[in-house]
Amino acid sequence: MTPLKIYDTYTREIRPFEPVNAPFVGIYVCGPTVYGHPHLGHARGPVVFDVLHRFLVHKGYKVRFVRNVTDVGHLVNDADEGEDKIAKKAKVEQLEPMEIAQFYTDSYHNMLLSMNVKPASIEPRASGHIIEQIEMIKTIIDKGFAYESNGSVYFDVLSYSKSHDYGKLSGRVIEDLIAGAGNEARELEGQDEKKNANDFALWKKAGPEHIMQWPSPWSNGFPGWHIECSAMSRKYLGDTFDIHGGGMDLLFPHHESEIAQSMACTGHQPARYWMHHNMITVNGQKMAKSLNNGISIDEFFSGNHHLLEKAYSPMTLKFFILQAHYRGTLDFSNTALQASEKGLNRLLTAEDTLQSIKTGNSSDIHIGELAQKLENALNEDLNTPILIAELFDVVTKINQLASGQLNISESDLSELRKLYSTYVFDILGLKKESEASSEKIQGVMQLLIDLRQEAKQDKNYALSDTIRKKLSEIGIELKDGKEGTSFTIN
RNA sequence: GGUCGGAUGGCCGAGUGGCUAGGCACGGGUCUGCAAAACCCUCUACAGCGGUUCGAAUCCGCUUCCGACCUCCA
Repeated sequence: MTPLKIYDTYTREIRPFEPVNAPFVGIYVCGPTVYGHPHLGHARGPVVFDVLHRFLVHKGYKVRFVRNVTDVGHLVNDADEGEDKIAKKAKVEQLEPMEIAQFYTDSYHNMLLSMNVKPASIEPRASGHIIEQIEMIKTIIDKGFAYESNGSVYFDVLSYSKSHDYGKLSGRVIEDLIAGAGNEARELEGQDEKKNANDFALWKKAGPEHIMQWPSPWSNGFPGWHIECSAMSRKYLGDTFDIHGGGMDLLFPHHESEIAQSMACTGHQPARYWMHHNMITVNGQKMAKSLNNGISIDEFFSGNHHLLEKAYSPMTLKFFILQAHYRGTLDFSNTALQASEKGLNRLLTAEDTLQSIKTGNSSDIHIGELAQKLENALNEDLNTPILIAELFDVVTKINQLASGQLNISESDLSELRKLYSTYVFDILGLKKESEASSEKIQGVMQLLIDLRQEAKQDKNYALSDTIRKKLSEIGIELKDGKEGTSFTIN
């Protein structure tokens, strides 16, 4: 098998993937902050890293895939004085904070489930790892890279940058950060407690209004923005693991800070490869809560949003995401979505066609060559659009086989079926969405189809067309083919 | 203001210094009582201006436009 190559944001180059300890692979992906329903943008990361996950498994690696849930720790810095994001919402809705977290975690899981994303091996919650975070903070203080101030603990960026390269991942220069150009009038809470404006919180002392707080050596409070990922990735994957993933918007300060924390604590780079997927945009702009241009997943699947011409299925969204390379921005539009919908249908129809091909003695299909092409596509930094293009070429071949323009042997056909479903279902993780029709429905439909057939034979087209039309109105499409009539339920 | 990235045919989106993905739409066709679906064929683009080169959409420079990050963010 030819090796996978991936683009590493840290070194800004494409490198062959070499696990620390093959065949084991450790992946950590930053999950959501569960304070709202997931929107379209939230779907991209899970889909991209799911393909990575599945492809590595396909290549024979034993993967431990960790995706966290952030249920504490992210500060709000608008309006009030840095309340915990989740605690703030809880007050508004008069609910327990953990109730909120659970509610939106479930919502997130529903999205993953509907999009056929494999569950993570471990899904740690920040609130369940307060002790690990405190321990890590202690070590960082001991090593002289953090200091306590008025019950809070801050990471000492200046001190750290004397011996380490703070800013390398995100391409930032420490001097520029200190100069803080363009960052005027940004009043973060406790700014005066810091030695330097760029120092970030490892632990924050909580006021009495904070519902989520824990005891620590420094104060009753809560962990800072970035420490959870460092603590949890270390706990489950070790000081240095293979791949750390997330959205590009997390590059700075989140991932930059993670590196600093881990280096300060363990002396090791936390991850060998940093993978960042790009954003989904609407009219060229990032979909973000603050821009108010978000389409929630529920709205997307129900079509209930002014930007949507219709409802789109989870697989349509997945295919739409997969048709673009993960490092490029992906612009939302109805026409693009509808193109994906049809393309996906073509891909899945071919899988059916594949089941009814007649075999011969000769074979025009070179399975080995084909398999290599498909694998090579993903080997090149997970190039799913190329893979999909190759698969469409296979679709054309499948159709030619079905129409007798090409021949295939029994064994090659069996191989082709396996290969096709491996890539479409196992690696891309697509699935057929047509409702699993019960036997009773099947029976009723067959009855209608037979009755309509009789009408057609009697040249009673008015009746046969009425049957077709009425069924269409309730979302059942009849398709008259050579082999008889079939139906689909929308 | 700083840093980084991008401009590809009607739309979405790959990609390589020469052999010019793929999907969708459009157009034509097969099939059909008619449709729909499905299938086949067709459509040749790389922001502008310079430069390097035998040859550039692909490398370099400039210009214009767009975006991301610098603040919670997938």
